[in-house]
Amino acid sequence: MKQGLITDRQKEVLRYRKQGLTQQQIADLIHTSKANICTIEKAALENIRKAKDTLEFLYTLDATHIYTIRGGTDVLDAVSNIFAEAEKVHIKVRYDTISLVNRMRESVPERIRGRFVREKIDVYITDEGELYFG
Amino acid sequence: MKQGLITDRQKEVLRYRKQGLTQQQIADLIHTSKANICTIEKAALENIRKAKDTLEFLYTLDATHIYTIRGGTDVLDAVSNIFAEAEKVHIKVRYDTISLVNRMRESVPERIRGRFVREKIDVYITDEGELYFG
DNA sequence: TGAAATTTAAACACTTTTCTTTAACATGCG
DNA sequence: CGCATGTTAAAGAAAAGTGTTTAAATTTCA
Repeated sequence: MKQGLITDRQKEVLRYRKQGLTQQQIADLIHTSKANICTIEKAALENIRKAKDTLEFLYTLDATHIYTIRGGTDVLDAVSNIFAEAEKVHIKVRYDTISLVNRMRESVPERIRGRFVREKIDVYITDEGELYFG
Repeated sequence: MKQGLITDRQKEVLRYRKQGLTQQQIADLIHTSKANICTIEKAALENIRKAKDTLEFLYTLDATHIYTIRGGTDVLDAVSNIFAEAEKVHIKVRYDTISLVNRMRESVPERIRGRFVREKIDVYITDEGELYFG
């Protein structure tokens, strides 16, 4: 109850991995199969991803405005629209076009292919001009 | 699977809460009891705590040295010992006594009472002189 | 003090996660 | 090729988490 997401077993594996041991070596050390080590390691990484995702969500709570980019939109158009949307409510976005495109690509890479948005993206806009994608 | 820790129900409650609604008001809105809203809200906050805890753990993975403070130790002695331990391995801790005490109190408040450490604290020391408590 | 707001506890059904085994598949390397 | 490394899939048992209700306790504050 008082712990984080990573189980003791997962911590054990991550520590050994950090030391450079192979999955087989760890399997021998803690008396189980290498397939099991693989599973545990992947579960650990998934938990870390979830933790990051969760804290990202906190930021979206601060958003006072939400704008949705439709699938199929050209990335540069999407960015223009975000600027326009923010301007409507007198918010100055803290990014220029280039860095905004970069942030989007980094934040939701699976939803952008080439120049186009594949799937809808919700843009959370805070009064401070900060942006989060979800 | 692709989501974070916070469930849709929990997000719903957190958003309404952020808007300033009472638990009773939310209960009426989504047709359930106020006790249930309380439970869901607390679960959400617990999940956020876990997420933070999880990412904190990542830092401990970078630690090359671990020093354990025993329960019953005077806080100032504990800090002296940490400095001494770091010095042994030629690491310069990035905090002075005062700020180190503050960090400890903030990081593991439940394990410090007044001037004394109630329960053992593991101190993770990185080569960069950064410290984490767990 | 009294009413509203919040918290806690216990119990239940349900879903998800975790760890595990076994067996097969993929990849890179000497 | 044979070998080491890592990944994937399926299946099962145990553990943990979620949303819910009902009822009681506690806190807050006008």
